Amino acid sequence: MPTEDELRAQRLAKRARLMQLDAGFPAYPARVERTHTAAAAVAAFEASEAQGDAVAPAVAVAGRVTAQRLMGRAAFVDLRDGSGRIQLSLRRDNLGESFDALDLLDLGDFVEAGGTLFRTRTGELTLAVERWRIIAKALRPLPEKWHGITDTETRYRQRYLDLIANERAREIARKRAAVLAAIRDWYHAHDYIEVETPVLQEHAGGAAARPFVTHHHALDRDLYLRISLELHLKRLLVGGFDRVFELGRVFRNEGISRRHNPEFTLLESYEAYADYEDVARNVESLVKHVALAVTGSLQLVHGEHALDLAQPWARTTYREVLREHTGIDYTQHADAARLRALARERGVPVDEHASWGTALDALMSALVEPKLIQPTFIFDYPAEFSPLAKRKADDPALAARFELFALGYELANAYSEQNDPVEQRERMRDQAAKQASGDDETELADEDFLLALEYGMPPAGGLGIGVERLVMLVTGEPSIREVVLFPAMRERGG
RNA sequence: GGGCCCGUAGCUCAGUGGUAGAGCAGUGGACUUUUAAUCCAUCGGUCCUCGGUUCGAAUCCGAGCGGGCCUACCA
Repeated sequence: MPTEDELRAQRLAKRARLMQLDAGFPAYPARVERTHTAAAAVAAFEASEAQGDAVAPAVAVAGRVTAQRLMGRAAFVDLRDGSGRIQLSLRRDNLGESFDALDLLDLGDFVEAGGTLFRTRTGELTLAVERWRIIAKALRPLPEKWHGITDTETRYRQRYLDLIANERAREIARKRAAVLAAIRDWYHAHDYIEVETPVLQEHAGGAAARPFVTHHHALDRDLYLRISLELHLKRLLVGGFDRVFELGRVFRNEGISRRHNPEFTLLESYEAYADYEDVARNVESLVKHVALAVTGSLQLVHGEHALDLAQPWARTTYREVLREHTGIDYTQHADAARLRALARERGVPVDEHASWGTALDALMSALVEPKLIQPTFIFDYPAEFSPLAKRKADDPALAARFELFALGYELANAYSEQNDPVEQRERMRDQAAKQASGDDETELADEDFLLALEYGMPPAGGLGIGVERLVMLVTGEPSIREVVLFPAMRERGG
């Protein structure tokens, strides 16, 4: 009866009755006698039909019951497995007593059924069941068959229900898997090797973000969850690998939003003897490859925006794009207070202690980035906030760095890697000094990394891409929580 | 952190001051080609929580919890 507890009690009673049947109905058998998936069964029938076989092939399928239509001494049951749906036809005159076990069947149960296929009057390919059994009893009712499940919170907290009820959820999960596969294809085709580096680290470096802290009991010391992959991958360049990439989960102890999950998958790659211009060509090739592999097209629809990846991607510079959208030439304003004032004049709130770089970043984030819908490279960032990048030879105030934007957000970040151990140490010290003065998101000196650099690292171009954002790009989903199967949620309270 | 919106049956939703409802699912019955099966009957509620206003609160007010969107933060 209809409270949740009563529904569950009914099903528990059916489970118990199932256990007591001696006609071969264990409620949870370990072994299933399946010969075909739903899709394979259909294919087998159609092949046999095409050959003009007189007798349809015998098949055994297994899956979850998603609908049942009971008509006295006959019944139709819809079964769904990973390959699709197939209809079962059960009749009392064929099945005898085992037909009566339908009394113990509920929507959501898993069933195994063997028999031969035929076409119904309406033409639907259907399995005429000769034997069947319940192979996993469900104790709770499935979401409603017609409207499915729409409550956002339930969809995220109980993603399995979302996947059962909503084809779109299944499609996004498959596309995410396809993105990862396409990324690996591209890198393997370009002679990169895939590596794995530590998640638990003594220093969380390679990015400016607040890390999660954890504790190692045997060593009795705190460790950090990584915030990027960078510093370990560069050690591998020192070690002699010319092309490496990693698809790794990183963790940033920051806010949760439509575009930020505390843990996310980062793609980073490093190529020795390349610079950031080479990386720009590669990232364009990579993203096009992924889009084509996953969607079959370079034209992506995103709400009211149509993205055209086939057109040559726009290229600009940090100085130019900022001037274009704000009228500010930052090279004319070396003073942090002056920049903060200019930002406020344009309605961009900045903290009164914001550094020069932070104020510039606020301007970019508020007035420039949201306008960059089509894929756009921004080259040559101020060296000030690019401590791991090489400076440009012809202008040491600039870093040999670009970021790639699309749909108003950062998709990729790349630079010619700093490989001068002396300069790198100085840059890290500068950052440490900033942290001492209150900025808690800076690059700390990592002596173990600097030691590696002193053994010599080849010139290299490095790249980082937020995989979720790439998945959002190719699926058209505006929220990161739709492309992460189990997004971070608050503890359920109330 | 700020603003707006949402929370009613297992699911999808109505109900906006006067006896808590519908469809699906469930239960009982009819039905041997249905496919959102159909028909008859029926069970089912902490109306998110706590407090307040009122003769009377799902409804109005306040606080809290959870969620969504926007915003802020975020290499």
